[in-house]
Amino acid sequence: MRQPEATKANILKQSGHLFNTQGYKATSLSDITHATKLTKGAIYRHFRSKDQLEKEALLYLSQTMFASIRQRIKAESTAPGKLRALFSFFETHISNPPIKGGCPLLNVSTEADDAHPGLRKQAVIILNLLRDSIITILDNGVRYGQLKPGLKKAYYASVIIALLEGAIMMSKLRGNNEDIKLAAHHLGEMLEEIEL
Amino acid sequence: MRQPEATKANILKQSGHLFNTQGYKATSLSDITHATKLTKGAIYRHFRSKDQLEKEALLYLSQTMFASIRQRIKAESTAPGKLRALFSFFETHISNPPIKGGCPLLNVSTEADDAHPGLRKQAVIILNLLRDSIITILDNGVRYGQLKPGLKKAYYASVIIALLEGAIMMSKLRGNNEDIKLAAHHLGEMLEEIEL
DNA sequence: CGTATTAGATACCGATCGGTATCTTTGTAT
DNA sequence: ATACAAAGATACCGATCGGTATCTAATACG
Repeated sequence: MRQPEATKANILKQSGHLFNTQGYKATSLSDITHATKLTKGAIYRHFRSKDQLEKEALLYLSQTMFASIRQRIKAESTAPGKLRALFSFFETHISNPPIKGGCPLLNVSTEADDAHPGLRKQAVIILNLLRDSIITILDNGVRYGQLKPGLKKAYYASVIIALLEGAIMMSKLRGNNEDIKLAAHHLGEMLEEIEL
Repeated sequence: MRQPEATKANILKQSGHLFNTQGYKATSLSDITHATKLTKGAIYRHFRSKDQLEKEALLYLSQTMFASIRQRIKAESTAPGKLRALFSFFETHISNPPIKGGCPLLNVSTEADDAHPGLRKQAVIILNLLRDSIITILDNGVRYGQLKPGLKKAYYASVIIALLEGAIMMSKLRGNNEDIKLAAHHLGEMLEEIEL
């Protein structure tokens, strides 16, 4: 009962969780072999190097994250509703994350410096994707008369992401939901100011 | 011309910069010997283990950071002035950081998980220190009639830190000052709402 | 001066790192 | 049934990891 595609998917899932909790460089191949109950030979059949595995695992993490966000957002029909769903997603994110270790964007951002150009490049792509989807929501909100016309979309998108990510960092560090709740509350008030 | 104290200080400085840019676990002892132009024997004379060096280096980084912040804040006499100085400090922080690699709190926070309890504990201490100093500023602002009485200090402190740290993450990742500028602008507007 | 102390250098340790060559096993097509 | 291709296991590689025992050299003190 060999299923190479399922094996590869499992390697991505397990190593993704390890990378997201322990860090990319700090996670060794033997960590991954233990988690997947495979051997090095099996892993190197599916990925040409650890660097490549890191990249693909980050892609898996971000896609899982986005899928989870999209699911929550699609349930809402208006822009303010979608934004509130996004805030509440991050609010419950700490105690109930779709992937262990929390936001992969936040986790990879500090590690992906000049020494890890590939990872950094991909982290920027993820950030821009998140940014663009928020801008799209804002844009539609303006278009359908739910949000004030002429609002600075890039500005609000940047503030929303920064506040959520920073609050996740604080809440994770302090081990409670307090900071992320306060952040979500602040964003809720901010949203009211631009709502029609 | 042997100066063991200066040597130890230099080890902390050099290794601190390496930890802050490359990560703690990702920085090896040989990285540190190259940077300090010392040998392993010399380093292990001053620090009993790499873990201990990591802790002391993080302490050095946070102290350097706080000293730099305090210097900017002390120049202002009112609470709003001090807060604006804090915002502008973080705004110039990206292109002109007091220590390479940016905010040590942000950098250590993602790495300091359950596998690194000592580092995490210290990161929490740093976060609380920053939080407390902002709360003190807010408190004095209320006391001296510069800020609205009865404002939720813990709330504003949390939002300020989260937004700044999140924006630093974004700006560092994207390689420009845009996000941190927008964050500082938002905090400026927020400040106006609670100013008297 | 001589001597004790200590900063720092040298040389080594076992363990683990990422990676690879090779072998065995499994599924599939003929 | 048999041959072939691919999945995965085994065993190894040199390099590097954190750490230590030991040696040398510089300073402080008598």
